[in-house]
Amino acid sequence: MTLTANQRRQSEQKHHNASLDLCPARLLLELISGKWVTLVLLALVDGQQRHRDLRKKIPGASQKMLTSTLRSLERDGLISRYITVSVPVRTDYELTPRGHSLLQIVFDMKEWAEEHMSAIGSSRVEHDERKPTFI
Amino acid sequence: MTLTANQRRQSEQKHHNASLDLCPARLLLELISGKWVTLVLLALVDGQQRHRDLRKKIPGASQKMLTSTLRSLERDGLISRYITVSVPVRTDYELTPRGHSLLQIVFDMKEWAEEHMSAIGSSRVEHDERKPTFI
DNA sequence: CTGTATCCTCTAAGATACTG
DNA sequence: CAGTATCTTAGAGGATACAG
Repeated sequence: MTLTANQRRQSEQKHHNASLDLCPARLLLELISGKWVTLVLLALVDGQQRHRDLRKKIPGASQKMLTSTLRSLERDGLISRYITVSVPVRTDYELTPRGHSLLQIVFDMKEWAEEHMSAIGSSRVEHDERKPTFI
Repeated sequence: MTLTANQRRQSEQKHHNASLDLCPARLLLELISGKWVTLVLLALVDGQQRHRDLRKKIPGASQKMLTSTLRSLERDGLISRYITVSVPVRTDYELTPRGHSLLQIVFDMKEWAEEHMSAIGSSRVEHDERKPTFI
């Protein structure tokens, strides 16, 4: 039995999606687009920070999100975690060299964003006004 | 009645999240991290493309996702859409100057990714092996 | 050929409560 | 202080069918 055009297209899609999942740039996007990732990296730019200091510097993040972001950055070798076993416990986080180099990309994005995002905002408004939603 | 520490923290969180939503860099991340955004921009780097050509160049994207990605890029003024009213209809898409300038950021990310993502991959494997999942 | 309308699934992010 | 364990929810992404 032969495949229909639709079946062929879908098997093709899956094949290409599989290779897409291995694309380094795609992986970077997934890594960096976590809601708190860039803020954590930025908070560490001036050196070691304790967990509670990060909470203060990034007030929007819940404790759970902060911890899970830190875990995944540590897993990726972008930050290091130092635990001091005392009562109460103390943990410090620090950027690795790799983390620092990623930060450069973040700054480039920040710069582009600050230069262009307001125009994009206007563009959105204008676009939405041309096709208003009638109620 | 006074607020509990928890209530205070939450209202603070909301306040900071609100300002976070206006941060240009955050907006850029949200814009660019759509699954097909960079691929569409890249596909247009050599000039105008018809809808069906984009489908061929980006086989992983379903028709719906391709169209909705194109719409949001158009809304942001990153691409232009030209419609030729004939039977059948023909539409061409093209990068705007702003789209081109964003592409430069994409290339920077691509370069960093190709340089570092494989090391990050190893880092992940190593990290996961230190804390294996017992079944 | 190009585009829209539904319906469905999966997961990132958040709320809450608990522990060493 | 630092971290973990559940439960819930909103929305991105996808499958499918249809239309100008």
